[in-house]
Amino acid sequence: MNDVDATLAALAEPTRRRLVDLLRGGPRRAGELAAALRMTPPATSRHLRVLRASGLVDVTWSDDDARLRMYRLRREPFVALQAWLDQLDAFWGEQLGSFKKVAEDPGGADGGERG
Amino acid sequence: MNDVDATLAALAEPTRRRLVDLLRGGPRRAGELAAALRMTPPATSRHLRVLRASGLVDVTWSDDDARLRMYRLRREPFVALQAWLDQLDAFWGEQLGSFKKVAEDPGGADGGERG
DNA sequence: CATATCCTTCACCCTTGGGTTAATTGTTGT
DNA sequence: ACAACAATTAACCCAAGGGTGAAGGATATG
Repeated sequence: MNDVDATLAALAEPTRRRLVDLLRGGPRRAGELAAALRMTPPATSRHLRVLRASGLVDVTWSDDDARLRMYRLRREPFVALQAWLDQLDAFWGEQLGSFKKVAEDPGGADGGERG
Repeated sequence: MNDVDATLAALAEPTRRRLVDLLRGGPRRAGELAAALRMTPPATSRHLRVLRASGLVDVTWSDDDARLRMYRLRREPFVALQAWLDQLDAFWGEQLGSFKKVAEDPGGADGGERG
């Protein structure tokens, strides 16, 4: 359907989510990422390929050394994911009441009825 | 592996995401969900099991007929996922400028360029 | 009690996908 | 040109996971 599916599929892998968290520190080289993950370059490259295919990261070549590839986060898919979550928030707004940000009021969760 | 990992893993499957979208219409019976998905009951049940294990849905028994199981969305994991996305927003806020909640200001939604 | 209904669990098959090592491409430096 | 380096791609192995049909548990109905 939309790219939210691809985003979620890409983020499903713990390793890829770790890559995203690493890239929160700024653009990083592929080798740096592999070292940080304690993972072999091929395995890392495969994950980065998935992240790139789903639009989560972007890659450029270093001006200094064209062998090095700099990966960095793209913002668009995360915004799309937020939009999807906002729709769910709207659903709960209808179901439960008038408040919208429930994170600030954790007491309103539903309880088990028959367990 | 925190709950965000479990949430993303559960939502990675397109079928399960479709289930979540179906449940946005309100609580539904397992049989209804299977019919809506055009999927066999066992397959649907497995997906619902995953969604339940990751805390995305909750299940209760119908008062009228205890054979029927009513599934409905839980809010907590989605809030946690939003929190994780908010952290990423903070990252872009540092990278790009002073704004923090970009989702609320769609005018500047796409700041990235393909390169 | 016997039967039908609703849903889940089980046993099985098969595809998907991650991880490794080895080979390949492209780039830098001597 | 040659060697060293960075990263990707290829070939292979293996575990994880979804789909199906059959069986099981629980509840309603007669």
